[in-house]
Amino acid sequence: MQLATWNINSLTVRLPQVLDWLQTHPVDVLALQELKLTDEKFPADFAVAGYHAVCFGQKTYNGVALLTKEPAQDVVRNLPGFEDVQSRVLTATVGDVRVIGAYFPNGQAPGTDKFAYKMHWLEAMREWVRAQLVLHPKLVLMGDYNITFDDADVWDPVGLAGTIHCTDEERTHLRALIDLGLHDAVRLFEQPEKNYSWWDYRDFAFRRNRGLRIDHILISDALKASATACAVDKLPRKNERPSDHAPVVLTLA
DNA sequence: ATGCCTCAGCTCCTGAGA
Repeated sequence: MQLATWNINSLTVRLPQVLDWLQTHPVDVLALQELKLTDEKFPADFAVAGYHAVCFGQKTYNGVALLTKEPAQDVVRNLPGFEDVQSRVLTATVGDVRVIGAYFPNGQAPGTDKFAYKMHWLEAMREWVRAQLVLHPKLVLMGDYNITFDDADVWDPVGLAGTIHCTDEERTHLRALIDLGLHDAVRLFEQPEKNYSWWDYRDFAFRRNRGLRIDHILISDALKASATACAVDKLPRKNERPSDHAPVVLTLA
């Protein structure tokens, strides 16, 4: 079984690239973030490509989807108990795996309202994952986390110290998710040096590999032994009109 | 540099992303 996550920064613009990518990477589950469209505008093309789709869209901002080869079961939108007008989370069962696809808040900058929202959202996500793990030991939490684990995830850890994605507060929340019994799947396997998943559109950041690793796949204890590979696929970032994020792919035996 | 690039929309500028 293969699962992947990809922030595609507008499904309208990136649809052909997603379809192309699925042809060469026929994963069982693809979690998409930042669709930037409403459910009514979600394209039918994925059905033609052999995928079931669950969309939780939003106009202009956010919006997430789960593309699955098998129909997704027991779908939950957003974080129960956490009132939110923003569409950021889809949870569903695919086969015997509980999958959570999420677009974590950006947070803008420490001290802002958006940062405070991010902190509250992270707390709600932690409680949701804690509760889901009790019911579903085989769990995958993947998406655009907008948080780096540590300096190894940052192209300029000195210059970016304490800035958004790199603050102690965000990283404490990320470690709290790990402490629920999850594992950073990418780090279970040997990786290239300076292994990032996002690069700014500006300043030729991708060419210079000035990036951040902020897209993650976390897997539960019960899945750890079956994980055989996990890596960032940088190739789509070389497309003509790329998303600023690259997909991350997990393989389970 | 409150900049750089990209996307959506109250579209030719602004807000947001990260």
